[in-house]
Amino acid sequence: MLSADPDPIVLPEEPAQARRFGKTRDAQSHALLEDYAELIADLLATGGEARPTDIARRLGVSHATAIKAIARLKREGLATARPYRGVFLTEAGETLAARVRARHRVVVDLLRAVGVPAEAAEQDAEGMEHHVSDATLAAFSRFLAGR
Amino acid sequence: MLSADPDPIVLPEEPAQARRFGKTRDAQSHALLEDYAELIADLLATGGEARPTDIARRLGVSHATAIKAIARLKREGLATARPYRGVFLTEAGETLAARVRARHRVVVDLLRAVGVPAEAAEQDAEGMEHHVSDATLAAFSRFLAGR
DNA sequence: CATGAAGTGTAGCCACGGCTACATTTTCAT
DNA sequence: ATGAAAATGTAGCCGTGGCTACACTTCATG
Ligand SMILES: [Mn+2]
Ligand SMILES: [Mn+2]
Ligand SMILES: [Mn+2]
Ligand SMILES: [Mn+2]
Repeated sequence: MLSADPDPIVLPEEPAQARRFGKTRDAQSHALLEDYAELIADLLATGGEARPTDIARRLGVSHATAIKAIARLKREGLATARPYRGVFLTEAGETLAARVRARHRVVVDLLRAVGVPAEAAEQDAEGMEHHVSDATLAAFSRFLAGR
Repeated sequence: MLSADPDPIVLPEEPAQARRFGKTRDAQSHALLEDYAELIADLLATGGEARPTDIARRLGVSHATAIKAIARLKREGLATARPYRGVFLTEAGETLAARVRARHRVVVDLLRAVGVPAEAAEQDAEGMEHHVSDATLAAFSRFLAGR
């Protein structure tokens, strides 16, 4: 009888593996900014304003944490904010937010399409999205289009 | 004629959204340990030993960085290591590594199955895997089984 | 079996992203 | 108009995960 030998462990080539881990760290380093940009855009679109306290509440962090992240957004040229006057996105910030929002939706849709329950899809997409490359996003879109 | 109104932005309920972001942060906080555990297990399985320098080279970080992460693995009861003698996994570490390796494989397979090119699948899986919940993993397995 | 190379460990630096505590400003109701 | 509540900002703490520089072991090779 045939028995499938289970899990033949094959290590990737060292440089390839190092490159992958490095790119993963790189992607992760942008994750927070992406989520802030997406959320700020959503708040501006639905309520006309994005206030630090609202941002903080929706992210589940203290307002002090949110304000420091907003400072980083400003430093990176993604947002503008004057004291006590709310947060706005620059052109670059808007562009990023639009891209991030579109990707977020595709990831959720893909998960749903392969049978992931709704809440799990929403939950897991929030973390997975930041590691979805353009190539993968394109494949997701093709898959969703051709069902 | 019918024109699809594009992107009606609907914000999630505030508590739900905060819960999701919180869980995402939680998942992220385990990502590094998972990758170390998986890699150490692979090195032990293929070469019989897992030395800090090899681990560092494969992760693309300095050996000092690897050694500090190994210290954290020890602190969390996942690994053991005596000075100059290499790294080993505890029972808990082995268990984690096995789970992580299995999940990694399923994620890559799922990506391939929906049309993601090989290298993009390998690359993106490295980051996405840490945000794949049990429910999503089960859905992935079902999808792969029933093609 | 000595010695130099490789590996390992330690110290100290930095940025990020959490937090609490407190100060200040704005907003809102009376 | 004013005083309290809410929002905002600032300061300072911590753990993580990067790094370089330097010290110390171990190991391999001549
Ligand atoms: Mn996200
Ligand atoms: Mn998102
Ligand atoms: Mn990984
Ligand atoms: Mn992995």
